[in-house]
Amino acid sequence: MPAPEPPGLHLPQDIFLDIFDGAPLRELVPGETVISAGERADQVFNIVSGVLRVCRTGTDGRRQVLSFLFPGNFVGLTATETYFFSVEAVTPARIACCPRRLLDERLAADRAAERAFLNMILRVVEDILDSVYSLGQRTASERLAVFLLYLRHWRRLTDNLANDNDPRLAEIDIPMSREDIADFLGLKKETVSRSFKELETRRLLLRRGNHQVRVLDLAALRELAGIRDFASPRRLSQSL
Amino acid sequence: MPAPEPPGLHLPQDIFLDIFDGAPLRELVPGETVISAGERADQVFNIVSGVLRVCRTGTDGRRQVLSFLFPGNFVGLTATETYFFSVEAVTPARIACCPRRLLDERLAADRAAERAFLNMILRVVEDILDSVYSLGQRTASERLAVFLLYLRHWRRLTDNLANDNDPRLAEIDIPMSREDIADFLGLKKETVSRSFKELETRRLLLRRGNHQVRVLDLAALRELAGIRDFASPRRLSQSL
DNA sequence: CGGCAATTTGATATCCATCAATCGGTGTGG
DNA sequence: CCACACCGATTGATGGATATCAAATTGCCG
Repeated sequence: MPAPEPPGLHLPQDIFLDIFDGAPLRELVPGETVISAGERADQVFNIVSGVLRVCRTGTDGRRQVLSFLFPGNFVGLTATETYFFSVEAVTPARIACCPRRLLDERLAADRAAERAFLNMILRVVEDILDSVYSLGQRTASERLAVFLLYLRHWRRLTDNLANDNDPRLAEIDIPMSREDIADFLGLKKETVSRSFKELETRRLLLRRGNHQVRVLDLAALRELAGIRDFASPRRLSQSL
Repeated sequence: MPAPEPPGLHLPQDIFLDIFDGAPLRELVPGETVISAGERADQVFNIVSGVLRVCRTGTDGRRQVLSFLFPGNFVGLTATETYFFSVEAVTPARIACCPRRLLDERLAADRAAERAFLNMILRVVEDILDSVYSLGQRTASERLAVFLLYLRHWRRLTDNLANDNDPRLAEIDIPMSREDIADFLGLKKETVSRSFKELETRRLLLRRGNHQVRVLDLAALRELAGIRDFASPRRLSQSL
């Protein structure tokens, strides 16, 4: 399960993340599995670097990417005894590992930490509900526009770019494959390709290799994404 | 935001719901609005009777039903200062109203209540992620099958039917309109109609008026819904 | 530079949306 | 008690968006 926000340093509201201070790190190779669905949920993780994906795969092989995880994100909590999702590395990554028991103790010992944790989960809920709206109501290229703004947002946080107009933000890195994107957006990889092409044809962006785009018309991209309809537009745009 | 589980009486884990003991009740007429998106989020509610819907409506009029609410469900919490969804009555309903401050105090005063609350939110997250999988990966009639099992589940809880084979569970009540169902499943109402017809043609069920169906082949319905792929199959089936 | 995998592109099929009647209850008034 | 009107649901005909299947192309890594 994903967490939004925090760059490298803990924001005031993320104080519970200090359970990861000095925690053992694990190095991940692309494709490597961190969590398999069905395992006992006795560990929680914090992403230090790299990108991971959270997936649910049906018995018939259909796969939904529930979320991508970026540096600062927390993952591993469930209401039940076992994980109901898998987590794998998309890029080489480093994650901090912590027994779930430690988190429980930390939350039990510190009222503020527990409150912070609850707040994080609530933000996660809002983010997921944004996805529900996208999957239920938006077209293929609208979903792709949303996704690109989402990547841009994460680059801004990870690189700590305070200014939304920073020219470095014109380039959006796309660490995952077309198939990962497709499974996240509820599409097929061919459709993702065609949607990229459409955005390029409409001059909203330029493809630069398979893993980067240059945004030509940010306002139009936001308009297409329907940014006004997000619960948390501040996560995707500085204004509004 | 939806909550899963609890029948009329509080389960041990839902102790925080006692904030609604003696709270003022409000009577709702079908279609009546409880919460409008954008309002200050200063109240929380508990459904006493009836069915409500939680919606997000885009600036262009597209509407996604994020969840339906049943007796025992809790609504109204957000991470932010304002609601980012609307809540309306589907049927005549009664809800208990409580200032959000009271909930905050209750959670601050009682460690167990706060823990219970966190647990509820985590269950909500699991339920929403089930929806994400459905919207992203399942076909129209698969989604309808999932939805019918979901209604059956709620009837079982509200009527307190311990036995999953109780003959009363062969009848599923459908309190909402085809359009509400469509907006929940990310489909159009005509498609919902045709999906009903398909399930009827395949002899999984019989339509009995617009607001009830009789299940003829529960096992097949579950198979179609892909019940094995749920995070919380226990919420839809007693076994597994 | 070769070779493989990922992506793109093209042709076609399928599913769902759209638009337009028609049907079927439900409630009202004659 | 029946005729009528209304509204939601169904059905039918058609269109459009995305999926599928099958190359061709590109990018990438040794």
